[in-house]
Amino acid sequence: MPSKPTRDDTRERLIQIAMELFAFQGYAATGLAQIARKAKVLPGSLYYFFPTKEDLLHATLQRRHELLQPEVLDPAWDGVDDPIERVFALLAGYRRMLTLTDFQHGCPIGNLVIEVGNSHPDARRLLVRNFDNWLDAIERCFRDAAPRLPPDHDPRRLAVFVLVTMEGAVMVARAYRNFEAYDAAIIQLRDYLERLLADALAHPQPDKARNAKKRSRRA
Amino acid sequence: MPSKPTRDDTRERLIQIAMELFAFQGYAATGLAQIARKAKVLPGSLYYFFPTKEDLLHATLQRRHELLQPEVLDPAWDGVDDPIERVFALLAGYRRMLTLTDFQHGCPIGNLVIEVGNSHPDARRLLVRNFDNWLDAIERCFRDAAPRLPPDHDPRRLAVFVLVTMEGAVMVARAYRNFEAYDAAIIQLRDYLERLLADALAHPQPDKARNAKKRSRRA
DNA sequence: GTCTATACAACGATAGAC
DNA sequence: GTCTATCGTTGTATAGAC
Repeated sequence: MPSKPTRDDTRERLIQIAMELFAFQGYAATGLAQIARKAKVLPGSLYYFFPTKEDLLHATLQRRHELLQPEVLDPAWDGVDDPIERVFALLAGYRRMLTLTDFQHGCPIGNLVIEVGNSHPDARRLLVRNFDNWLDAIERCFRDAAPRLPPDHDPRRLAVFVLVTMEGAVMVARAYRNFEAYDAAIIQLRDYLERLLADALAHPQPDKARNAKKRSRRA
Repeated sequence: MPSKPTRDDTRERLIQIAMELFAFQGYAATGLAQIARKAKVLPGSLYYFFPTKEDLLHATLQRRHELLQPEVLDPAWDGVDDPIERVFALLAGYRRMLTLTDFQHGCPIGNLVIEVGNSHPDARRLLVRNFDNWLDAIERCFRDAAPRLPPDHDPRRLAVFVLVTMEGAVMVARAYRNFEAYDAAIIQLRDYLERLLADALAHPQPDKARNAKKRSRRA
């Protein structure tokens, strides 16, 4: 009967608001007073949960990490089973985000890498963890599609290429405030992957996976 | 005999220092007092040349635009004539910049797109002009290499893809503070372009450019 | 846990003497 | 063109009552 304060608590609200404002305005440009006001918390109370602004930053990055699967990957991949199509479904998700925010939100992780990566070492490590998490998911896609790809293509390296393309495409799209660059990049990336798929189809590998025992096959 | 104040003047020093600090620390995190101190100018004098901080930002972006050719393209392309290799020579230039600054400088344009793109419309337009200038140079490379590429590949779209790859690769490299992601992205980009070159070589186009008059060739 | 009140520094910007 | 002095605001962070 005591306590049990509904859990939808002040702390949660602060993290939520901070995530939005850091993504929208940047870290330095967002004041703690503004966060407190929007969260309907008075500035003094903010320091009860987060002694420093950096503590709050860390909390938002931890939260971003937890939310990747349920709020980014799951919605993007709903109804999409093909692993290669999942890659492009995720890229379409970021395009949709740009539309919904009129190019005002970028990738929250990439934004902060640039803004605080130099000056906040702990935050940088958390940002890396977020990238790793993202890369793991895309690497799995390419691993699942491995039989359809040329054998010398490392799934991790392909995943990195997709991350790089996404981050670059989001940035350039925001600069121009239109989708020309974003769509151009995705067209080229798709063209590349389709060429890899076609190449693997034209030169099928002697699937060493199935009968790995009889590996002595010379001439 | 009067005036002629050596031209290596205060204003130049301010722009130079501001360019460095905006690139290194970001726009919001750089104070005018800090700029003045480093340039050995007193804060009051700064406002003689640049009434507002934003005016100084605009001046640095204008300067970046002017410096692309002499300070970025020319050094990267020294001794490199092949247009495709020029693309990779430029990407190697950004890699070198990351090495020299221990991953602390990114692309000055990309950084500012993210930091001030939303809130400073005039600066955003200048940033776009910088991107356009960069894209023009790379587009020319692909245009020069057009006979060696498949005919359905727009040079501008390829240039955009290179810009996107560069910006994303620089960002991700800075997050990890190593070159794994950067090199992975460049390997994939090179693989893609080599596949395009090989494809064009395998399927030579019936060069319609040379004899454009006899275009009625059915069955 | 939440509130009021406030300390203290740094910010962008200005006025005016020289 | 350069300097001194300073305004008003906002920033992060604290102290302490409730």
